[in-house]
Amino acid sequence: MIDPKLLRTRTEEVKANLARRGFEFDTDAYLALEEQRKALQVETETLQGERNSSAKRIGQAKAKGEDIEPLLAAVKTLGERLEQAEEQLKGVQQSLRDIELGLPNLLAEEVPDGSDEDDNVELRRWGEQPQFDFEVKDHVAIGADLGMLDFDAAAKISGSRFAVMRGDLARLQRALIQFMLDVHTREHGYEETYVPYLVHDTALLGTSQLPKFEADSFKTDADPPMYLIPTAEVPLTNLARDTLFDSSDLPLHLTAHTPCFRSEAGSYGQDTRGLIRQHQFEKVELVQLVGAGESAAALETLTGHAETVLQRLELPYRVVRLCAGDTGFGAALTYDLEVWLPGQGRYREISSCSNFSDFQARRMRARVRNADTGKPELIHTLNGSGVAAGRALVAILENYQQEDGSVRVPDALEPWMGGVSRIA
RNA sequence: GGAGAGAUGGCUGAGUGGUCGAAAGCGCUCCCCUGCUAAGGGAGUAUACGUUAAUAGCGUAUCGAGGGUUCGAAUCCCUCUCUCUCCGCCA
Repeated sequence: MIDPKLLRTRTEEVKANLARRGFEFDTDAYLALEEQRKALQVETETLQGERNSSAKRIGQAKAKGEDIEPLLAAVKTLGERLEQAEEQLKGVQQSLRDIELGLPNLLAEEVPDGSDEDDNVELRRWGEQPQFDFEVKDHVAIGADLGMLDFDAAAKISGSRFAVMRGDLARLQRALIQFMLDVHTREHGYEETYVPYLVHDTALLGTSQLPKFEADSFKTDADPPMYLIPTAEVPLTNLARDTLFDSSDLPLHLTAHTPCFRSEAGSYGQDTRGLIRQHQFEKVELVQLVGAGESAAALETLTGHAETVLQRLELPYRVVRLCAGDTGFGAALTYDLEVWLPGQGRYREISSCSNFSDFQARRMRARVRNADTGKPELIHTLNGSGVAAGRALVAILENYQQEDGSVRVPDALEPWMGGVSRIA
């Protein structure tokens, strides 16, 4: 959520900022509601005040043994009027909240203009794109030829957008996950965390997947409904929900490996081939909870942590700064890491690192006591993939493919591959 | 699944209808005392919203969540969520 005070006082600035995303903020409707709210709130609180003071008077009169009948008569109609005002106020507040929850985060200054991924700005490249003196295959063909990647089998069990992996390929994914967790915990100082994969709607509301993007997630019919997590960001970030941290508790650096479940509503026809866009995939997530002044720097280091993974795996990649139109709902600023995929001849997203500023913290009521003022203030939250295991697997298959159809295992994964240096 | 107990401020924990935003302790902040350390004395110390030039006043809300009774609810009633104890069941 955007700071309601900011929304109220600098409505036009907010509108202009959100317009950069292509989001149209109906300020007329908002301001009209806001005006109603103010009037109703003043009225309601005045009536409440009257009720409180007369109740107090009745109590005092009773204690002195005086006749309270006239006092009771005086407040007779008060309750009814109050009830009416409260009800109206509640309705208006609910409408306002619906509007506020539907507003995306304010973009950071450095977010470039643009409407889609073509307008993202490349910041840097790392690594050499491998040269092949044979015809390269994409990961689907490589995996199928190895007999280790089977989409037909998965379709039989669960339909499209699922995969079955076997043998050393399945092991390679596990090795990737272990490798990434170890890098982040041992070298980058993240705490390894195990979290639930099923969460309540309040958790998704906190990280802003709800209420706008319900269609993107898998919802169970449990009562109350449970949702399969679309990313470990949800349980990890929600650890801070309703928490008042001591300033010495922060920053918190958390990492977890989890499966991620996405219904991919509205992506029909996109990336239907292969592992790129699945209903279920594995990911190692990085989450940082920091003080308000530290999130900008934290985003740089967090992105660097994700980059380290690709560098160790010797996978060529580039870093792009997402443009206004491509930046996600809750993010103020996002860097994507895009890995080189020889099978597609282009860079594809493998990690997305975002600064959410206080947007999620406000929804979650995640606060820290300011060391100087002693006052609670909202924390800032950040997260990034460190990195998506399924897509890393794709990148390894395609970048490390050999002419004979085998795939060399990156040196960095050796400790977790049990002596297997080539998948054949 | 069955029976019972509980949920109060940063923390622990009193409080069964009116003067309770809430005792006390801990923690924290400031001051005093003390030649270090330890101890001691005093004062202060919730959040959000509204009003406002104001982080000054004043008002309103908040004692797990939602509803109800009442002139008045932390306190009584109902529903739900969570925690703990015991029993059963299953690993």
